[in-house]
Amino acid sequence: MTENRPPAPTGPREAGTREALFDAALDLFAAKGFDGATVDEIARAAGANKAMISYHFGGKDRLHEAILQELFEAVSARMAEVRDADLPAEEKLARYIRLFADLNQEKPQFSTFVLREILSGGAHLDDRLLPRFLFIFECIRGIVLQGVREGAFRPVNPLLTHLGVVGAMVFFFASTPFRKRLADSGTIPVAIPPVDEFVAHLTQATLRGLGKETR
Amino acid sequence: MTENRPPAPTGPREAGTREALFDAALDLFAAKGFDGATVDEIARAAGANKAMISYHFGGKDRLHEAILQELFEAVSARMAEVRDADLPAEEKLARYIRLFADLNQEKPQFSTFVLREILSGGAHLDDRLLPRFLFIFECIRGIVLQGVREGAFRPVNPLLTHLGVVGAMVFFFASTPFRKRLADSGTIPVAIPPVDEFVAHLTQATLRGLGKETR
DNA sequence: GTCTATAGGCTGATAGAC
DNA sequence: GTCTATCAGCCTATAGAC
Repeated sequence: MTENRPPAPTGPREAGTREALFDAALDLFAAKGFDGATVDEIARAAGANKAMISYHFGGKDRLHEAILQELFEAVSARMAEVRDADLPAEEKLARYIRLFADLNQEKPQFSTFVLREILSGGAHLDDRLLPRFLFIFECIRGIVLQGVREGAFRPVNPLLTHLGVVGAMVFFFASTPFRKRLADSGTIPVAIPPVDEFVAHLTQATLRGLGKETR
Repeated sequence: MTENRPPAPTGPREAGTREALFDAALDLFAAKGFDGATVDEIARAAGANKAMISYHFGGKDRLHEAILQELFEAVSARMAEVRDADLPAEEKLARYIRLFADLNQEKPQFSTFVLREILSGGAHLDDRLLPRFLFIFECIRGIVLQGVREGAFRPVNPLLTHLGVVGAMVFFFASTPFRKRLADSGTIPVAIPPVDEFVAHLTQATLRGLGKETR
């Protein structure tokens, strides 16, 4: 995640700009999408000059790419850790759900940003990044297959399980701002459930659905 | 859904244009988002002139609004029907999931279009349309509460159940084009599961998760 | 590394002829 | 109802001064 940096930091040293642009872009791309967020806006939010986007990243497209890449880079290692741990499948699945929630709390734009890319059919997506998406699926797949092998789970289709679990989580996190708006302006009081409650619910529902009780 | 029409069809009669623009816009807004789809593109895809968008709808924004409104109008009645049927809660929930899948097969852009609006926090959304979103939640809520009352379901939080079930479905349908790309260009063969298989899986997983076996 | 100034393309809207 | 022509505004990118 550092190999994309400009030539070399020789000059006066004002390190923050690149990171500020990165963070502002992550926010705005998530909130408005690639086309909805303008470079003007991103630069302003970062407190930087818009010419700095071309200088540091090589343009709007490349900035978007860099974000996607770094997001996945930070995620993959932690997912593999859960998948490869020496634990029963049920515990792994619970940890996987917990990890996914943690990632979203650390970077609240995570699900939204990635989901937008999915909705666009990967339009802004380099082929080189496709394996990253597959990797997320591979993790759950490994866990489910282990559970089936151990007799802890029914012989379910790992892909369907993956789509159900990840879909539920991605939707939960990506819809939070919208549900806040609904809650605020609504006559019907829609509570905003705490993340932990949702994690507990989904974990329990999933494990029960796979054929084993939690308590 | 007809009250938004221009003055009156007095002239030469060439009915199709409005519908063609509507359909093309639904496609393109779903695929590229509000900002990503241009009026030029929409008009071209509809085989119409771009000035017709202003004429028939009053501009790009209003066209987008009109689509959202008509989409919900078509959906609400059918959802209420399931909710109000004289059936056990389990059967209602199964039918609800089935209905949601049917809606997506009739209009494959449905989930994607609505999800994009959710991701944007309802930015292009009139307050008048907010109740439509709440209505979808109310349907599942009613069904879950009935099931709990009847003792068929564990005393779960209806909102969490709603988020899990609807999230899984929306993600499944909205991610289909992306998964097709993954499947095509992937070294790892990711199958594209048939809709019916997913519906069966989610129904079973949900009902089991709620505390009752399916068969 | 940062900024200003500007180029050049594209966007959505509309006046007005048919 | 439809189309052509046209406009003003906004978009991204970059050359060049500091």
